Amino acid sequence: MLAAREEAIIQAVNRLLAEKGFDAMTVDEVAADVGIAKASLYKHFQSKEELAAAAMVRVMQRAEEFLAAVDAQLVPLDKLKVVVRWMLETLLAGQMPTLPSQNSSLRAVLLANRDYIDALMRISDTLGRWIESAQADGSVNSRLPAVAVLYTLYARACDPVVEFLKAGGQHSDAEIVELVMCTCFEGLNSRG
Amino acid sequence: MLAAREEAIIQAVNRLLAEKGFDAMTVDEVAADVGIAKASLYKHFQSKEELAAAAMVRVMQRAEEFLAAVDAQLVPLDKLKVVVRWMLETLLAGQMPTLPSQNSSLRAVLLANRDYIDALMRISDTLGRWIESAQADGSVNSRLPAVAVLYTLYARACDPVVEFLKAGGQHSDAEIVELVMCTCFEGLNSRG
DNA sequence: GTCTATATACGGATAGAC
DNA sequence: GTCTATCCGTATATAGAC
Repeated sequence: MLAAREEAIIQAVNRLLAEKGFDAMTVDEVAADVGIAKASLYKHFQSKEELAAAAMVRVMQRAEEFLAAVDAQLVPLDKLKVVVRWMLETLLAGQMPTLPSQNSSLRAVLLANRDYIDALMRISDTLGRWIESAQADGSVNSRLPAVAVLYTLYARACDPVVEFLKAGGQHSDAEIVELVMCTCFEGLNSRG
Repeated sequence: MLAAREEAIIQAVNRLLAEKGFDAMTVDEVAADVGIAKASLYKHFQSKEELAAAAMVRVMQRAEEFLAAVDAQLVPLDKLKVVVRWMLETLLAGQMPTLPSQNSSLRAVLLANRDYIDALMRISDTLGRWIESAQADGSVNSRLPAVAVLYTLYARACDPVVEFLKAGGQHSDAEIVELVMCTCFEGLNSRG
């Protein structure tokens, strides 16, 4: 079954991207992980970049599903918090693929991928509406440009603080999530 | 002059690390940037990893100099803010070297580098004292473990929000610094 | 210490049989 | 579509002359 095989490939790529990132991930590893020959991989995907792009599209799909399932009754701020918590938990579970931050061959492929770009824009639209609503109702600082808030939320998906705290071994995963949630929304300063 | 030559090498490495990161930086580029043959580089440094380590040691030295020059009259919170502002400005200036977040050959070399580790520990000690003082005087949230605060500050040195906002082109460097300072210390939530 | 030239390894991608 | 075997570019590192 072709679809099942490609699903297995994408899962392997997702896991390896989360574990070591795009540069360190090799196509040989992916093939070994799936249990097929490297040449067979190239019958399904044209390049390493498209392999990674497929995994990113899948993540975007999951993100959209998650957004759609967020309780509509929540106030906007709580919707945003639910999303960030999900990103942190995914990161802690070793299932959040990480891309090279700087420009690379992968960037060009992703920007050319309609599915990826469309999903990213729909997600950004949804989050953007929630952010503006939260600013309108006074729960999110309205002196921050909405786009700055959006990027700050997105950045939690690759926050190095998570792995540092996890490496320290002093905190459970749940505690790490709450600590990062706190620094993100409450900030480092004391309140009141 | 040997020292001057090595200084030029370290500066080139620092610039390239900041621009494209460790993986994408090639030794050929470093040699070309310095204007010497690649083989000559290897007379000064044993490997690409040691090349990067030397640049990181240099950055740590600069950080220590900066810490030592911070106005002792400032309250602890303001000392921390001055440091974060310096990190963000260095990042925006394209002079903050970025390392691979995951484990790599570079990590082993850095951990084995006494100068690097010692400087990192001295810096962490100083910042740790400021953090605890700031928590004691009520200016930093004392429900956060000091180490979580420390990591959150360190993470500003590679915050992707900075490059996203810069790529957006809607904000000056000074505005970007203030926006990230705000999200870091004030958080996304409204105050009061 | 600097150079040119080269050794060596690795990894992305392909050829061609089945 | 899957395999084995191979190509080939790139990048780290080194040899050896000067």
